Amino acid sequence: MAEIPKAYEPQSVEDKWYDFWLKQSCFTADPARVSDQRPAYSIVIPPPNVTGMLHMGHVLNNTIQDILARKARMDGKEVLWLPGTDHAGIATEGMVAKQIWKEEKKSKRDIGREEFIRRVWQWKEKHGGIIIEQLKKLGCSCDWTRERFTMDEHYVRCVQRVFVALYKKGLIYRGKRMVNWCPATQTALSDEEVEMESQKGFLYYFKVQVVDATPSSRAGASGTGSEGAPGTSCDGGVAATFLTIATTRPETIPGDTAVAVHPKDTRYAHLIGKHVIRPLPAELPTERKLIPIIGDEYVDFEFGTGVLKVTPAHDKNDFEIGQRHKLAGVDIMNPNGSMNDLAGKHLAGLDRFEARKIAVEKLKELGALEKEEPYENKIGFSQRARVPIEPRLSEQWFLKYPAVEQSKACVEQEGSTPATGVADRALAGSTGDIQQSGNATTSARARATDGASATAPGAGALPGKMRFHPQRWAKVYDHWLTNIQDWCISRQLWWGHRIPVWYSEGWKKLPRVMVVVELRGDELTGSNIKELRRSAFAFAKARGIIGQDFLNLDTGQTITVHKASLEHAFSNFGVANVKLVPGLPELLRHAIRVSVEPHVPASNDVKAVETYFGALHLGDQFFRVKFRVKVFAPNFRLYDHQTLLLWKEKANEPDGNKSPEATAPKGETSRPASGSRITLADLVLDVNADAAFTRCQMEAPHESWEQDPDVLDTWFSSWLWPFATMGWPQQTDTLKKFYPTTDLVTGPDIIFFWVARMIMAGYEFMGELPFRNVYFTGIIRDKQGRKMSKTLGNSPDPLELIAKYGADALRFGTMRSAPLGQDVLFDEKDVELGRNFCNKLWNACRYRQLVGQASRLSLSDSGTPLKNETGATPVLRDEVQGEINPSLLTNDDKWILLKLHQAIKEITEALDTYNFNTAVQTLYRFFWSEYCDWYVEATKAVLSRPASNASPSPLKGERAGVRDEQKSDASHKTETPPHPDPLPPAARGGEGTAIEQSTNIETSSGSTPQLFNTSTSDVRRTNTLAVIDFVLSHTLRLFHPFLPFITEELWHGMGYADDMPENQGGKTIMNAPWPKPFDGDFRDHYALDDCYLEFAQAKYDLVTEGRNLKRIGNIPGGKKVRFIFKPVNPIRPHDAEVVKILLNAEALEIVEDYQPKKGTPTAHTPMGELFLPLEGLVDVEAEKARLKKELEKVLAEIAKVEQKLANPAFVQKVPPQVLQEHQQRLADWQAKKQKLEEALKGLEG
RNA sequence: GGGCGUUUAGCUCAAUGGUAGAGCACCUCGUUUACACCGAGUAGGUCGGGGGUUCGAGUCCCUCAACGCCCA
Repeated sequence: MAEIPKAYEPQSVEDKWYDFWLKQSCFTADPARVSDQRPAYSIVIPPPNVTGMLHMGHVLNNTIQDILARKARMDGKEVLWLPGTDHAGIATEGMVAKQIWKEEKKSKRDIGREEFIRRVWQWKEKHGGIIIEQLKKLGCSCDWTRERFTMDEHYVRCVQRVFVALYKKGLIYRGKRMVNWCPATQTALSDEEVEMESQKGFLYYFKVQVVDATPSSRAGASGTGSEGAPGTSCDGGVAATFLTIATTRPETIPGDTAVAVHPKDTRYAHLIGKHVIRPLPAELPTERKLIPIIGDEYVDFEFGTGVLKVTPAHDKNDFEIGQRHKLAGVDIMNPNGSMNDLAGKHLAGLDRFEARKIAVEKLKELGALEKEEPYENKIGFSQRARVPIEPRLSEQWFLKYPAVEQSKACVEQEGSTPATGVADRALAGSTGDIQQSGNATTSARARATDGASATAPGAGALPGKMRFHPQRWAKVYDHWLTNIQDWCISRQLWWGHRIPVWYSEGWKKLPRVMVVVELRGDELTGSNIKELRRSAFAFAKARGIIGQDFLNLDTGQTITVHKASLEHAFSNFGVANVKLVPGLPELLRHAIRVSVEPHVPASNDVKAVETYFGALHLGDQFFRVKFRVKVFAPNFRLYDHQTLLLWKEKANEPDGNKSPEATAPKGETSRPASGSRITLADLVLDVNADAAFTRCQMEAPHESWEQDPDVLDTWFSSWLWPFATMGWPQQTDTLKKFYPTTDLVTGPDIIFFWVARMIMAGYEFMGELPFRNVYFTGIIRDKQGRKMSKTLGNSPDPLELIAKYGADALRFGTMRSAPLGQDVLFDEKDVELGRNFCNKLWNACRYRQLVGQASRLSLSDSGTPLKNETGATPVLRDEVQGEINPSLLTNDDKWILLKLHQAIKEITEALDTYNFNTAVQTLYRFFWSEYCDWYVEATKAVLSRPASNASPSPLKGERAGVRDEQKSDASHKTETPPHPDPLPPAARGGEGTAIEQSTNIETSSGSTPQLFNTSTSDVRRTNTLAVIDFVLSHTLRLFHPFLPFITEELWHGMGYADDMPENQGGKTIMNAPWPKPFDGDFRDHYALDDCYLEFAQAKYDLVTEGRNLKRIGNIPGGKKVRFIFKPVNPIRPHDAEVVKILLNAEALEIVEDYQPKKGTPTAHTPMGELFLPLEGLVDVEAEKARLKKELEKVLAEIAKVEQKLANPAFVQKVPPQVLQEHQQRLADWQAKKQKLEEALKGLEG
């Protein structure tokens, strides 16, 4: 028989199972499967940057999501974990640009926009999947069939649609405002992309001369006055008056347009209205500019000298002051952060920091610099480029956030509800029908709210509310929403969603706006089409339309209406064209040219064909109009009525032949009124987003027709992630069943960037919040508490860790050290611990197999053939023992079952409240400290001998217990063994009744006492194996969300999958039902009374004390020795055997009247006294010292309790239960004290 | 300046107002047939300081301090 590997080898297991899961479509969500019985559960992944590589933050974040997803599957939910990546504008563009520069020494401008974007896509196709593959290595159970990218074609349409919708609502506007300008990447950034950091610099004090406003008054002023008077001495009569100003940025002096003081500042208030001479630019003293002294409440008395230089173009606050006082802003910098000509010839061309030094020198030369002192202040840094941002006046697109109020209201604030997290979730479910069915489980109850899309909305579950975990983030969120600022959404980049707005040649000012032209129906009359035509022609002729030139406002060129084209229209086309005639001049004036193309087929006369768009309001209908103009010569353009196309909303393709009345849809909304102004983007998009965009882009390649060059902030696409990935705007099944999502797992650092915005988008476009729960992870730091960063090199590569320790180990280690709401201090030791744990799990299963095989060695049949269609390591396989016979359970068995019950309860509760590390720690404790350390050792009392030659166990093949532990009535069929092992009376403190008892189980040294006859022994062995199988099969399931690979391997390897229904664990442990705490029936059936916990615990305590005795007697741990036990109550042979094995004793003699020799190491326990008889080996003095020390401790405890009990107030006021507890405690300590004193006396005597 | 968080064993963290615990590290001992990726056992604490409420405070309140983060 092949050896089972002694150590778990993750490398040979993980890929195998991941492939298996993928091949079996285990991760694929199917909306059709969602039902009341099978609620939906969904998470969308926070899309990692497509340029990203897996780092520890991803490991933490995605492990948590995987745990949630896998747990939900085991809870019987239809799970969608939707993955994807983010195009990450700045990061990706920067990376590709860098690469191109490295390889070709070309900038992005060198290769051009189109080519550059092609390269980015190329890069994305080649490397963009790396992080996805890495997530697979981690074991993430994402539905890869639904992988999305924020630049997918469909996603692009969503972004455009959203832009247009918000624009139409008036929420998006273009404006000149202060923005955070990043000189490195030369783009605007939103406030959230700027980090404030401390910066060491200097505060420069310089003085300026105060003059009256008239230019003549500054004649001769040089700013070199020798008084150097600070502000306080400025009222010096006729002598020159100076103000001293403190600044950190002297290089911006050329951009100053005022100095400001607080109007209530008595030092300066009288100077308001006067002027000062600005010292820079300093080329020619006489040309220095006068700037006014203004009073503004913003100025801080305390800061510097109380005088503030105002640079409206380069400081946010100054800009606002400038607005209030109508000051001009002088932009003295270039986009790359260097100074421009307005800064003066000394500074022009210099980088801003270089310019600062020069500016200081210039001030020195002028004698204006008074002093400089070291100063530390916080300045904004570009999060991406790590350079100081430059506040800069710039024209950008802004968004006023939508749905702010709903977004604010939907997040539960701390204290806003009476219930805590646990109670709340449980409560929510309990109002539904789940409670009424007797089979309700904690798990199902607690999670009942999750399948929000599957249960009736608001079924008792706080409709429309979401909860943050930990909840304190709700406050941060609320605070931000309260002080919300408009969002600068444009970025001066190439990689991203290009702003869907087109401009004409003169676009630089405004997006193109056209007027909706109204056609009045009453201007043309006629009872039939013929009359109408006649009337229209007459109208046209009378108004001089025919042959006339019309100035087009868009191009500034004239368009001529040729008589032939009009006649043509009247004869060949329908009512629409006829009716158009009265409005034709207006239309020609306001239509916007969208393209200029060569005439097809080529014609000598016609040089080009221009396409125009227009908008018409006719009667109650709104129409889009497209027509062409033929260019014959620069000043001769003919309107071509034949090309007129006219269509309405929702019509895909215009049909000029149809009358508008004929196709007019009913009940249209949001139609612009006549005369209103709409943008071209608006007009075109509104028809049909997809078609219109394609057409627009195709038709707009020429010099006259340009799309806004900027792209949208990356977050402007990510905020749509929860629904745009599910097929919005179509109401897909996925969207219907899985939106809103259940949980979102992300870092608190993007609470504004992403979480808040997703909530707003959710309300704005779906009318519903995007998720029910948001779990905020901590930030991963190294063990010194530093943030992980590439530059520090303190960020381990998760893939290396996986290769070294296994993915399960990495997951386990990470989760174990990640408490709710706190940063994670990561140490590779944690992963090592995880690996050790996996190994322990592996070996615990190996033990089961080895003892199982030992049991079967003598069986005549060779057991079950080892089928292996799943590829699990076959050597692990032994026959699963399904049925547990209650009457054969030892107190150890009951102890571990009760411990398992407790663990299931605790772990389930921990997961329901997102306390992942509590869950892991509980698992660790249960499995290692309880199951392995005590129970497994105790089973050796039953299992450690080879089996007898008895016939195969009658229990063989009865395995129902593993599958359905709560209905194991089959066990009644089990024959009653001849020697039952009933409850220990000691556990209840009662006397022994019919117990089998031997007062001296020690027979011959070294041999195991014969406890049972052979057939009993085999029955008992089988029963113990059944308990082990029961516990292990439950434990594996509890571990599965955390350790997906090893649990799947063992699930199959141990054979637990075999008897489960296909969709309940038969195929994969992923779908095995999550263990439930045992119900009352189960506990009754197996007589699982808490007294067994106590009894077994007392037994184990006895063992611990006994082990101590060896130390006292200076016995090496490995040496086997003889113990003598003097029990308080009779002890059963099984328990004695367990104690013997746990003590690793040569023998355990039960002697009820044992009289120890002086100095015999003794343990006094509630179960009795345990002696280690030695021949003078003990160090009497050392033992005395030890006992004295212990006695001191006991005396201290007694004093503490006595003092409490002596307090009359305590006795009166304390709850009776607590009082009794204290009294009991006192009695216990006193008993211990007595034993210790006796022992000490024994040593003395 | 405002807000939030943290402070408990050497380290990382637990602890419904009722005997301060765990893991790791340290030290001692041990390769006994699941596991040395292991086992057994020691040792280690004025719960940041001060005040208050309470019969009783690591826990609740006030205050101070240090550190960290966010927003100005």
